[in-house]
Amino acid sequence: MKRHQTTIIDIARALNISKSTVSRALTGHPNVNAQTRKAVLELAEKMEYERNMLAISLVKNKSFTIGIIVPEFMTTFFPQVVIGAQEVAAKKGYNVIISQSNESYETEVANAKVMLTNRVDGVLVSLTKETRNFDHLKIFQRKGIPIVFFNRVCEEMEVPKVVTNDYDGAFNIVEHLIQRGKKRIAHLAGPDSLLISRKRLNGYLDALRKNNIPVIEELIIPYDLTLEKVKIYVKYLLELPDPPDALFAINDPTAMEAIQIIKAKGLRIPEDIAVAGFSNDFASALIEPGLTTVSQPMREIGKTAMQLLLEMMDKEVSEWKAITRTLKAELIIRGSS
Amino acid sequence: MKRHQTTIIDIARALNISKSTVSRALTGHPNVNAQTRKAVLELAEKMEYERNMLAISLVKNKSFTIGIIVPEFMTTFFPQVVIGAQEVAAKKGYNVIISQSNESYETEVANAKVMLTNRVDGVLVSLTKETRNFDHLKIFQRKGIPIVFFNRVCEEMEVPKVVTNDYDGAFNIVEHLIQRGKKRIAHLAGPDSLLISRKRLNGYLDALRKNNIPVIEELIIPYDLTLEKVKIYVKYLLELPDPPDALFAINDPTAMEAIQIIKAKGLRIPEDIAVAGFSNDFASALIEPGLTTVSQPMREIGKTAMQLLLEMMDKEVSEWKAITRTLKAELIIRGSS
DNA sequence: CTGTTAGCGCATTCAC
DNA sequence: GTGAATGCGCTAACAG
Repeated sequence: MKRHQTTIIDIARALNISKSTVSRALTGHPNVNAQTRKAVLELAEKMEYERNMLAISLVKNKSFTIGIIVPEFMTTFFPQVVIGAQEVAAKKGYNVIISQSNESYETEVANAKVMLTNRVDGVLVSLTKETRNFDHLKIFQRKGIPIVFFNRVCEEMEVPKVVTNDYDGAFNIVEHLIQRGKKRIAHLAGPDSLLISRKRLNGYLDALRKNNIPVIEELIIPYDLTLEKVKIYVKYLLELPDPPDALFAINDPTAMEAIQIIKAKGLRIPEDIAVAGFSNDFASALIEPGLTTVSQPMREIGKTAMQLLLEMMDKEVSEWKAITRTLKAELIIRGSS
Repeated sequence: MKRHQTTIIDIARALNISKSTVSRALTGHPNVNAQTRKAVLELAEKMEYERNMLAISLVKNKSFTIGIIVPEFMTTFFPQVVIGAQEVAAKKGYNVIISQSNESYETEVANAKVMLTNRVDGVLVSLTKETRNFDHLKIFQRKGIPIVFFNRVCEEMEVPKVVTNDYDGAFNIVEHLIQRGKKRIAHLAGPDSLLISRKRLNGYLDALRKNNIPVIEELIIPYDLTLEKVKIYVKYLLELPDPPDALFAINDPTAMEAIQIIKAKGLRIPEDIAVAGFSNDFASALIEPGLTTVSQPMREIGKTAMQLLLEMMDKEVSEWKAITRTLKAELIIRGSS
């Protein structure tokens, strides 16, 4: 059970010098005799000494760790964002501890607690679809731990946020469908709890209005992002007396699921019904027909969020600004429209 | 810069009792007066006290953290494995710190160092395609830190490993292609450095031999898993005087890339050339035609690996056994064959 | 350039 | 049941 661990004391004793000198040599402090330094470094190497970050963190009151809370890891989106974030963090010598809330509010709360007890120096979070209470996240603010939201942001907290231009993305893709001659455009929307759902819905609505296309309530279906349910909604839409000639889905997985169902029904895409998604998932280029979608700069989102976080950590709490960085969403037209 | 932090001392002072009593109350020690305990717990809640794991870890010489090193996060495979591992770890109160080596040996070494300095209680690792030297991982063994490999395992280290039955999977899928009447089956193989590459290659070879199909060297191409290069190899194969009538790719992304290229060439799948992959990526069911592949129990791999690791941590180093758990690979037949 | 001292927040002896 | 003392491994003043 007891683990071997070389400490500074060990090499201090072996070299018959003081611990502080060893410490200084190890941390690259200037005031150390070149020979002493060399001896220390060599012995440290030989003894496989590794600095104990736990101890360093304790005395420095800084863990060099950033927490990231994401709702899921199933789609390409969040893993990609995390990669971006990790890259930036690593460059600055920060570790990242990731936890996925699994779209559960309670798990999110638990994860936040873990981050707290682990004394992360900052957190990046993207909310659960269930989250409506934010006490567990406000604690970070209160404790002076910087927090940055990305993608699924919290409206009632005044902190930095990184989002894609959901409204524009939705607006453009719907207008594109209209230009393709589509008039009855359905929208499989996300849960109302998420701001991104509402933004995309608004983009959809405004595109219709601007082009004098009537908004038909029965063609707008908010759903909880549970892929299994897509079948129900798509069937409902297709069996309508006056079915839609296009479908704009809240995200790519939903759209791809819809494509499968539509194809199984024997309908042609895009002739009978066009389909559009959101995010430009890896698979959306592979599916047949290719999915028209809006690309989100996933890596970039992660990078930007982490950069904002790191910047906050260098500043006084009083200087923190609740800026929202909106990254561009780009229309990608493929065979499904 | 200085962060507010409620400590045991704070609540000890507020309640005018000793730190040890507070500590005992907080940790659920039996020898505490019920009222005192209640008072402590309430105040702790009110003051938003959170245990400082850094300090606890230091004194307990245990970080309650598991490190996971994966080569990449682009395909569905590793994120899924990580989810499984995380689930099991969380249930036992362990955190997980993830780092991706990005298929770079040097990054892997650096990541291992980070794990070491962060005093992880154990590590799960899946190797880089470049890794041929294992000193950075052997250190864990030497320091008595349990290590478990999964998927891309290290042959020369005697530690627990979790793998899929790559040989059987490859054998079965190739035999399936043969049953479909295919006789010139190409194999876009993985780098020779990876055991999985060799196992799958062997499965391929044995399936051919068992069915008296000649092994044609020019149809076997090992490559470095860089997707951009797939185009070169597939074109080469298709332009052969006697081109293959089937292609078995080392993994699904490669196979899907090949499908795109083959379709662009105007060839029919599977009539002109059948395609098969490995892993059952999310997208393989979506692509047209659906990709015939071998499913790996990704979540299960993560869970199993983490379980093995957790078990080791409860045992003396002398009791550690280098068992290899081989999970079943299941043939999934779709339209591409 | 080097050694000494103090203390980070906590669990854990050992006394009472 | 409670308190006082010790130390986990390390950095950061403070002296020389």
